[in-house]
Amino acid sequence: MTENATQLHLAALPPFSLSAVVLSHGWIRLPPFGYDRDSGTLTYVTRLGSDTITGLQIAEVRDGVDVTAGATLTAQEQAELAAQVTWMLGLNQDLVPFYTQARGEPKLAHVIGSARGRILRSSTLFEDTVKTILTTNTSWAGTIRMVTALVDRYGTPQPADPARRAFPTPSQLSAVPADELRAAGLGYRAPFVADLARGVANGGIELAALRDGDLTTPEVRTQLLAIKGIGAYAATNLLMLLGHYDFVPIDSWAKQMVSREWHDGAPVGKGEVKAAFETWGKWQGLAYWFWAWERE
DNA sequence: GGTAGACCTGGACGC
DNA sequence: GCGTCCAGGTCTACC
Repeated sequence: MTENATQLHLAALPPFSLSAVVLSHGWIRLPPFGYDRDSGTLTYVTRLGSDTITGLQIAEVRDGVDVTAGATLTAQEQAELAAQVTWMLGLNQDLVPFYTQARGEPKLAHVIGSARGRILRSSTLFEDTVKTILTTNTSWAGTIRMVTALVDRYGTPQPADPARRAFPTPSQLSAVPADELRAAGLGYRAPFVADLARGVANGGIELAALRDGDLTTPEVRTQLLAIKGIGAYAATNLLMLLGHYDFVPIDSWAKQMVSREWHDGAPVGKGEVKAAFETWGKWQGLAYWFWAWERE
């Protein structure tokens, strides 16, 4: 980190564990995220509204996190960065009601002591939506390859370390023809990403309203499903990232786990997965996400 | 509302 | 090494 670095301290609602957020799902393996397990430091390359690109190092401290940005930031930029990191790590999320309900379930008792429950988010809903589209109908290795291609080809380099880049903006991706995205390895998903980028860039798709508005879960879900490339699974995955936990993201893995857990390995459908977690009400998404599955 | 087929890629498998 | 099959969600067309 350079001597021009900016440092922020951000408090988190307890209980909090940075490693629990970082390891909450596979997002940490997608650029521009990075994680040093030895030091427990989360890294990320972000873009501020002023078009400042800066690398971040985020470390856990006693009551939250310390954030070090590689660039010298104005007061306004520091406030924006604080809001970004608060969103990404869910620092202001109160999960005590979930923990209270989980206390009576042996398969979820582990979440309390380890402060699990927050789910790592990217700095923008656009980035998380693109990444979610790139998880569909492919392997996890395929998702990593596609996201890496987008960042490496179209992301803006970080001035202090040009090898690392921020995730491309809607404007940047909207300027890329779908055929080029297809050739970059996105396959048939290319037009979905291109349409999304164009829609967000020209204001036709208002992702900010889904994140910051006062919409109900069904209203947010309906708007997500209207985006090409977002189906039932992807919409529910995004609802989880948005803090709406009253749906379970049902994919092939979920069916496999529910089959093993409650149906002796017999094939199950969406109905069985849904029924398995309905009793968790507004927390069913988190209950599913952090359930201690019988893997084998 | 439900279903079938197409979309694209990588991995597993058989020859 | 090559060809074939399959898994992974979503879209569109059709019933």
